Amino acid sequence: MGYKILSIFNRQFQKMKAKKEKSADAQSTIEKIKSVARSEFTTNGYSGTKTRDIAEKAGVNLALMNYHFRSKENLFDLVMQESIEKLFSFIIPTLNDLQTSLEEKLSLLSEQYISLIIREPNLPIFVLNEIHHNPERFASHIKFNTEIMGSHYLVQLKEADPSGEPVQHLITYLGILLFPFFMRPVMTANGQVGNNQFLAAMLQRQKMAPVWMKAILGISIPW
Amino acid sequence: MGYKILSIFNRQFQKMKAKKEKSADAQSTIEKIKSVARSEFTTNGYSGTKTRDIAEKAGVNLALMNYHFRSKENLFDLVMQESIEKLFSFIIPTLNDLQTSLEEKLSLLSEQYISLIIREPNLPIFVLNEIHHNPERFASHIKFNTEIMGSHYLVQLKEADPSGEPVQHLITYLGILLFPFFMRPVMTANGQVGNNQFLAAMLQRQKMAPVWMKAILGISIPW
DNA sequence: GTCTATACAAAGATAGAC
DNA sequence: GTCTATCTTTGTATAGAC
Repeated sequence: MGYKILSIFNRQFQKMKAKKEKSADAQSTIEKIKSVARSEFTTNGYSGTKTRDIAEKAGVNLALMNYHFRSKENLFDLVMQESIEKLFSFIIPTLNDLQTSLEEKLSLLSEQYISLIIREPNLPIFVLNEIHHNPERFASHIKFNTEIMGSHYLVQLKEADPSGEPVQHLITYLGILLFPFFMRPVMTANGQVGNNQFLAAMLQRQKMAPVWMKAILGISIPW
Repeated sequence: MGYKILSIFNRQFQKMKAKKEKSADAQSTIEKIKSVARSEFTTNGYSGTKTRDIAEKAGVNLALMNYHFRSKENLFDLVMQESIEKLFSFIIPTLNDLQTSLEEKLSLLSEQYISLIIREPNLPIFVLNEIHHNPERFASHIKFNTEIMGSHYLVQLKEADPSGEPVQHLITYLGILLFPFFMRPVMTANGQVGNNQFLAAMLQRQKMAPVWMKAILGISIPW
């Protein structure tokens, strides 16, 4: 009998607690899961990550993850979504800034990109995996057509090299900035190139990339 | 009783068959599995591929696969190993040919690489996954130190741009050639860029890449 | 609305007969 | 070497407490 009363008390308490901390608690639980998930996914890859591990390390019940996120794949996509956002969308303002010259844009892109990826080295490869894993979702998220294909940057590339194809130059420059990070494991794995050495090279590249790109564009027009 | 006799007969028959076709059978079975596995893995990815599907399509028993290859992961690695070989080792003779000039090497690399990847579009992304998944295995396989870092190509890059870092140029050129294929799903997913359009762009790139690279190197020395 | 315990199904790995 | 049967792991779904 006392049990029932306790139960009612408890329920009242829970309600109060819920009302007060509802969003905060839910937030922290979900965020905790997402945080652990990101770490696990980026360390072990999709198939190398076990939902039970995520649940355990996040200190939540396994089924709770399936309550909040519908499936492992869904959780993965959600987490990677933010990485994609980081890797691509953050440059869009730079691309469309009408105030800066092409030369300034090249420098800005180099600085922003390489700094970002030095901070988060796993970003490129995992975004690539996600692109490969779910191209449609990726395409629907980033407005490649309008925000990039129609960017001020592209117009400026066309101006700089009217006989060339601006999209080619766009891809080339992204390759110059991003590709070394794809090759990083190849170079560092055998101990030939150390981590510090690699980072130093990337900082050097950060300075050289705009110069190289201008050389490519400069085939037609001198700077 | 008759069962036992049949069984003995059967065993004798199996032995004869085994003696006659042993190696040929084993070979063809293993190769068949690897062939199907490659197709499945490159189409559906690692986690999207089921061992039961591979076994079924190869016409072999599921457990037999685990007898020949120790695990799904092991099979994947074995298959991808050959792709890695294709993607990296095949350029090593070109890099170390003492007869060709740097300019010729740039053209050869562009032709060979882009042709190869047009034939096998999934190669770069899957090799990249494998690199990321198992860097040590990759590193032990390809002699990055001697065959690439010590290649004639690198010496020639240093000659062309003495003030620059030849390894940087090596990476840059690989990026120019390979990176577009990483971005392919991004560009084709939303229908903005068609497959034929992409291929046309890659053929254009095949011609332009050496020119661009010479522009980069030409900052110091005119051609 | 949030969480726990539990059941279930799919898929990878293994033991042992032949 | 090959196959059958079985075990284990792991992702997913459900019932029900609070």
